[in-house]
Amino acid sequence: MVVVDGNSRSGSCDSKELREEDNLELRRGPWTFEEDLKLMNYIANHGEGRWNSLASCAGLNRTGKSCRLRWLNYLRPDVRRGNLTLEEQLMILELHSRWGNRWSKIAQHLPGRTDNEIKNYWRTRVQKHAKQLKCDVNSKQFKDTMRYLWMPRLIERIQATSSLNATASQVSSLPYDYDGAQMIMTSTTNYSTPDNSSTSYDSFGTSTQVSSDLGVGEYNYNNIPINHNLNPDYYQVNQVGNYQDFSVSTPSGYYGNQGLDFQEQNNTNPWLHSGDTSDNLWNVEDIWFFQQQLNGM
DNA sequence: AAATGAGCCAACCGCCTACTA
DNA sequence: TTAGTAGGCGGTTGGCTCATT
Repeated sequence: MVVVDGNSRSGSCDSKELREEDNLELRRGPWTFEEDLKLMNYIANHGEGRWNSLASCAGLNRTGKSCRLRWLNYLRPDVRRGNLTLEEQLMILELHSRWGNRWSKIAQHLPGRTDNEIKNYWRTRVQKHAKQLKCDVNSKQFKDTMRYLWMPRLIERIQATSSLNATASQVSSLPYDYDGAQMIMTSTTNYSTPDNSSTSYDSFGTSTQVSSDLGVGEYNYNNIPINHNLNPDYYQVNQVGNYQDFSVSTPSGYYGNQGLDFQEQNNTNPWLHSGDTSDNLWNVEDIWFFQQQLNGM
């Protein structure tokens, strides 16, 4: 496959350069740090749009589509990463019940979240539970269970979490209250430590050791000079304000997985203390409810 | 310690729509 | 008006990580 830039409206980019680029094999697969840099720098100087010509002019041997996707889903400054908060999970359930798999439309209502991320969440978390129940995620009983059981429960938990504001001082001593930028630690972006491993923290303050090479073996952020224009940390810090503007005033970022995604809870989770093990989405009450739904068919 | 399987997510694919000449 | 192209969107897949055996 060869780059064919049929866009004759490419404007500012030198046409000879375009033709030379056309003869190169297109790169595919994971993006390298150098590619990210090129894309970010180009967009910083010229803005978004006209992705095919942008790819050529920026010296990226990628399709315009690939550049667009990388920018929108990863490099864009306002992209939020990390666990979805309770509010976000609730909103996804609500909006999906209304619009179905209209991921981009749903994403518009979740600032900083991408359609890809929401789609992945739905497929990995929500559909998993439908599968466990051996029912279709689009079936009436599953939807009813979501609507009349899970969503009210999520709302309860959001309200309960709000009350935890009172215990902010307690929370602030946890490891993810980092550098004055708390939401930063809801990110799963990995930053290397000198021993070439890295530590990330999930929404509950539990740490996980991960490889520093981002899994692609081509570059890692350990090599990045301290430059806030390039470091994803910078973006996360700047997102704090936006996020809080959007969300209800809860520290939910700290307990982001209590709704449908209970798998990484530890005993900082008040729901464990209240007798809700939550380790599995399905407790006796849920199964009973689900049975009622089935019987009502 | 090695093998295996499951979960997760970044990236690609293909279709559709909007736009431009 | 129409053909060609770019961009947007949803579905799918490949590969990495981690947990389990």
